[in-house]
Amino acid sequence: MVNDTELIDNLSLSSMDQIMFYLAFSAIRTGGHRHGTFLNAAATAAKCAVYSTYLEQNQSLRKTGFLHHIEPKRVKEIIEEVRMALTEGKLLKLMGAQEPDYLMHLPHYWLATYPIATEDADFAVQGLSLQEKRRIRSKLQADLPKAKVISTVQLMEMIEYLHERSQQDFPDKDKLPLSDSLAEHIRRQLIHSGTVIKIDLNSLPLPLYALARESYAPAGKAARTRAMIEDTARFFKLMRRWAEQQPRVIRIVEELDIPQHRIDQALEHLDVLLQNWANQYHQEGGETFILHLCAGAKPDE
Amino acid sequence: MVNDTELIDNLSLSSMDQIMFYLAFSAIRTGGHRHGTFLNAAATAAKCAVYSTYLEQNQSLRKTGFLHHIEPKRVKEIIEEVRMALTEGKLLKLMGAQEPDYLMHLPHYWLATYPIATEDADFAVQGLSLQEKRRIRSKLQADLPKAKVISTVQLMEMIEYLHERSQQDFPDKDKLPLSDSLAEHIRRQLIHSGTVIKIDLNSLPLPLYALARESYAPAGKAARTRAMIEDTARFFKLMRRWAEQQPRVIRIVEELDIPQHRIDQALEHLDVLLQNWANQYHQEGGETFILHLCAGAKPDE
DNA sequence: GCGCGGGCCCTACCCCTTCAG
DNA sequence: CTGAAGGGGTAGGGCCCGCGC
Repeated sequence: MVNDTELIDNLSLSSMDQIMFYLAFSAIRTGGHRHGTFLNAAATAAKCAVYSTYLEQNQSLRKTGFLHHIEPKRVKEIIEEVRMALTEGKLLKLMGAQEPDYLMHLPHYWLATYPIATEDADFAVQGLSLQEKRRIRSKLQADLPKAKVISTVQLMEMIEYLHERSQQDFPDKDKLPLSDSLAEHIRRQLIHSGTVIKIDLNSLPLPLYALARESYAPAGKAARTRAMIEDTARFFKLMRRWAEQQPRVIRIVEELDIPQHRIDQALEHLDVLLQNWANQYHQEGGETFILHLCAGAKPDE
Repeated sequence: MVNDTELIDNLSLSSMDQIMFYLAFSAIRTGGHRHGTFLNAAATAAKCAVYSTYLEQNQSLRKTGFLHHIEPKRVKEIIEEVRMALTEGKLLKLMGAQEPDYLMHLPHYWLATYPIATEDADFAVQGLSLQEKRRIRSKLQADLPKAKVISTVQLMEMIEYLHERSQQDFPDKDKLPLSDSLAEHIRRQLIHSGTVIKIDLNSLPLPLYALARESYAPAGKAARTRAMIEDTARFFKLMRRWAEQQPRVIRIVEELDIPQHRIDQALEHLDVLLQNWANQYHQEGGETFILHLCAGAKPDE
């Protein structure tokens, strides 16, 4: 088992399950969402599907329950929860973005709270000897963001603040409290993602921390991951309209064998073709169309 | 709130949540999967993401637990479950297809068990008067599949059989027993989907049933829904490779305004362009490429 | 039909201690 | 010290079945 795709392929999943898997891997592994957050988001989506059926069934709790195999009692709670979200702006448990807020916002908050003003004021920690400072600086790359090295306590305070902030819109009963285990999870995820560097010094009881990047994910990777999710969401949405036979939605699938030496040429040509097509028909003020295309070697299924 | 899309739009979801919603609506509302089945499938996908991290973290339960905010104890159970699926072929709880087996297979099973041999032998139920038969026939369309009208008991027996069959590959402890409420759910879903017609007669204590279609979903709709899910899964998979910067994967997004009177022309032209492109580079024996495209009026977001 | 009562069990959460390397 | 393995707990929710209206 070398990578994610192999695991997914080995299980010979249906297309529906595949989409679910790609989504889970993107959210949990790439994005750093908590396991529980993903499950909650799935439950919320299902709740809204139930709500939609409820409206369709003349607001009959029982009929809705039968259709989806849920107890009317439970349907009632679900309907109430979704209704509150739609009419009173109460929040549903969703993922909200590629990454959780508390991970995403840390670099900016760190830079704002502990900026390096002058060259040699690069530590927010008191009582370090000159030798210790030198050893730490030698461990760190030169091109790190201009944020001070901080203590474990300072890092934990920031995590605490950012977590509270991400929970502030929820009523008290729905707030996820920042337990020790949750704080520890956030700290580890920050280190694992490469956002934060942990510095161990034998002479100190607790490690120190340095900020490694100005954003949670590496800049290029984050952009591509975001594009992947956004494109897929819009593609899915367009395909739903196509499946409903709505007019003026076009779906094209082409499968072809391309000789090795012509592959690059073919793909470049494709790009040019579509640009020309867009230029040819584009005219300010017309109806705005969006086109999504992805092509590559066919995954063996 | 007129349709599903409006509900989804009203909640101003992130792209990730949108994908989850489209998936939930397709599985639960369109496909007829049980609410619990969808939640299980989501949990299974998350478990596999956890398993993948576990391998990456040198099989450390603890580190995996920290990264995803799960107890090591629970990680251990998850790892064991996925490992059993990969090495011993034990089944994971997945959706498995667009529709649940017990819904999908009913028309074929009905036709095989209660076929109409001769014109007037169209009832599998004893003791109906000629007048009753005439009234029932007048309620039914002429072009129904050649399957007999059956009793409630006979329908329930078929549901029981098909459900057992769909569960046979699970060990006894994992089998979902056919409870009264589950059987009732299946019966309702069959009627709601238009697969089965319920016939009420005042003179009879229990309703009778007729088969309405030769497949669970209307033929055309089923094909388009399947294509939607399959295309989206492959699009997602290709985009994942694009996001990882794998070579020879191309992603194109075009946004343009098309004047009303040129829209049909533009879309037809697009189709021709891509066919010509495929013909131009196709050569038997080359590397097999797949291209997915969808275009339509831009959804206002 | 409908609403309300009971129940079981899994699992996401929290925390603790003990023992081995 | 860290990691594995065991213990404790609460709350929510997916399931089942009743009864009375």
